[in-house]
Amino acid sequence: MTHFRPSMSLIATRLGVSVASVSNALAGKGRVSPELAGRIREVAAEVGYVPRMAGRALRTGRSQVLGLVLPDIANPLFPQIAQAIESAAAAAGYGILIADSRNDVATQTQVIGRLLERGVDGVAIVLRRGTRVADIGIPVAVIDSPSTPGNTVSADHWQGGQLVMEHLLSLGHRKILIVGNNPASNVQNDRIGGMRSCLGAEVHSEVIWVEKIEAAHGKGCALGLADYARRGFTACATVSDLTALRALTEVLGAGIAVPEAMSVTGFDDLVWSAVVRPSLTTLQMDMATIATVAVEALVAAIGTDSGPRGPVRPLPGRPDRVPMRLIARQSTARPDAANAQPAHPVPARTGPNQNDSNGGFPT
Amino acid sequence: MTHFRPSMSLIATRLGVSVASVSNALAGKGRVSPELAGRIREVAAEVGYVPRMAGRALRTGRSQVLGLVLPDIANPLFPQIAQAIESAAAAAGYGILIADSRNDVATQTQVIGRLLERGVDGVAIVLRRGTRVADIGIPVAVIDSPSTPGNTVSADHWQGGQLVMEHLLSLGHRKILIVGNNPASNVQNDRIGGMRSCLGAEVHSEVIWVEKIEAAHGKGCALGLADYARRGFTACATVSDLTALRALTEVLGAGIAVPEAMSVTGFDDLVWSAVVRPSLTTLQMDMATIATVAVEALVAAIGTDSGPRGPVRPLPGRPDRVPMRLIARQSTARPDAANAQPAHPVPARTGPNQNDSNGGFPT
DNA sequence: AAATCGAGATTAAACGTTTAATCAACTTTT
DNA sequence: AAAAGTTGATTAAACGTTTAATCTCGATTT
Repeated sequence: MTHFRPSMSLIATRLGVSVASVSNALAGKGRVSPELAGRIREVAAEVGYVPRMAGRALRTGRSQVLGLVLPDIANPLFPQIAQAIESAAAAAGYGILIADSRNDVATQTQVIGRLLERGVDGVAIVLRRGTRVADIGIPVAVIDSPSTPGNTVSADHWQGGQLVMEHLLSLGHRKILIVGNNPASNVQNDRIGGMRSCLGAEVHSEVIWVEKIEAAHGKGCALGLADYARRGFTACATVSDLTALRALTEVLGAGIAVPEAMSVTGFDDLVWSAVVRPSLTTLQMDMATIATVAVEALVAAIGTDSGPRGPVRPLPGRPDRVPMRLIARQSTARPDAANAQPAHPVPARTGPNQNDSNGGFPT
Repeated sequence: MTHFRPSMSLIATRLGVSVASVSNALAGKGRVSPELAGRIREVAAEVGYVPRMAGRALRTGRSQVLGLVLPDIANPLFPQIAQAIESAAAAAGYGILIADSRNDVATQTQVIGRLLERGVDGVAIVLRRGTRVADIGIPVAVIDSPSTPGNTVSADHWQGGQLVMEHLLSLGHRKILIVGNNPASNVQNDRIGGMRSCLGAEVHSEVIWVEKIEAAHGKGCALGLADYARRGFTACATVSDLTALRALTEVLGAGIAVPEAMSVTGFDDLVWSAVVRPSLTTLQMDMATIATVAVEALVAAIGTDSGPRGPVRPLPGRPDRVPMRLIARQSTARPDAANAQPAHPVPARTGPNQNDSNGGFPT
């Protein structure tokens, strides 16, 4: 039972009119009498007409498809981005073609080429670190960090850093460890920069980088956080939930109570943040807004025939950096000298976590 | 500087030949002399010709694009699937259009409709729990669980359950807690079924379900694992890394040493499994193979004009369930009575984790 | 009554590609 | 030497849509 897909001409012959009238009626353009338009819509619904994008694309030169190129699909941040972009694009009538640049500059240009062959009207790209996006003849929205040249829109990582640091300071922390991952990342440097911009003379802080420690002691080695705890550090502000998780488990395993003896914060509100125990205080990007700004900018550039064919700017009135939001959960609290090295309380069946917006992910 | 994209006719007029010859030469079909073909390819490269898919799609009725519909893009398992499918599809010359069904049956059919409008040649679908895929007139590859009717290919979750249980038994565990999440999931039931199929009379096991506990005590509540530890359970086999992570942090927070006093296992080898401390013993799906089987089956069905327009079967010789692989890391060990309730050792800067294949995810 | 206008429809071309059908010029077979 | 076959190329149609240009009436203006 082979599905026959009706075309405009089917509707046209059924009604004894021209395909042009059908096209005009369905598109609401041109001149077609209300009654005829009505009959056409009727028959269209009746036969289950659905426009063939291929024909439209060929004629108009627009595919109604955007490319989404990511440095590494396996990055745990990807789902958020993809979901937000897909949603924003769908709302604007666009589909999303994905491409994985596998953290490689060569493949990045190669996959962009494949997207172009497929005729995407524009591409949203999360930059591989240190890459510059070449001129590819169609609008490009870059999502990385405000300090990246050519960036279209991104989260305000600096402000996020400030937010988390203010949170820790207001809780009374005065010796704070900042844990970065890779010093070459614009995003991470922004976040740490924001954190440090809040520090007064009364607070002591140190910055350590995971990749440097790993270079010395091997991948997956301990970060030596117990030492910092002994030296009086009461908070550990990391630059990503993944690092926070690593820190959290290391600290817990060393018998240091979280958050009583050591507060831990992350970044990005990844899936597990709400699930671990204690649940993780972290910062959430407003991906919906970021994606909307990016997609709006793209479709605007696509719409204007002489718009920018290359990096694109947010529409007037739209931000190029969108504020992050602090999600305070269980892993941060006032530093409690009494509990500094506590016996281990048996966790009771406590109430629900704060801000638990995780949907209990099934497999 | 507006990018002009040359078409076949440009090449044709340049050489004073017909477009048909250009098409034939570039496609390697039809009859065209070797020298002319050579000159055509030469000019094509010279002007930077890249075929316009829209034209081809219109003529052939094939878009060279597959749809990938996921129940929830935000699921942490998605990156693996998307990456594998994208990769397999790209190798077969197909692009991937993504769609998010938001865990809703209505939206699922709706997004599938949008994919059809876009003219996808086939779709790979990760089923929303309990859904049946309707007849949509194009080949469909279903990726869920061997026990799902209509399933095309998936991991062998049952065998995975056996693998992890054999691992625990061979380490000497005899009181084992099995932690499921949602009893309605085919996947989870397969995994637990596999686990229990290995149990002899000499081993005691209990099964608990997170969602049931949460229904009683609220979201994010403790699972009461410390009690099980006190009752002599030495291993906790979960049905997903997310649950394992929850268990791990709860156990660590209760001052129970992992793996000395309690071994913990997960499923799926999600990103954080290698990062937490102790790193998580888990089971890895062979996504590359799964994706390859699915894509191969799809393109085969697309290729044959009278192939199945609906759920598709693996090609002859290809498996419909692909074995899982045990990734043994630090979170499992022999149950050690001496260390059952140990003092907390300060974690030294130990060497690298086993099987650490995590790429240090940046943000 | 002729010219103008406008609404409502049609014609026809165009987008870029593939492919069946055709044709012209040789080469081989009878 | 005519018939048949082969090779290398061209013609032309087709896919489904959009859109500029055109056409036909009937109504309004001169």
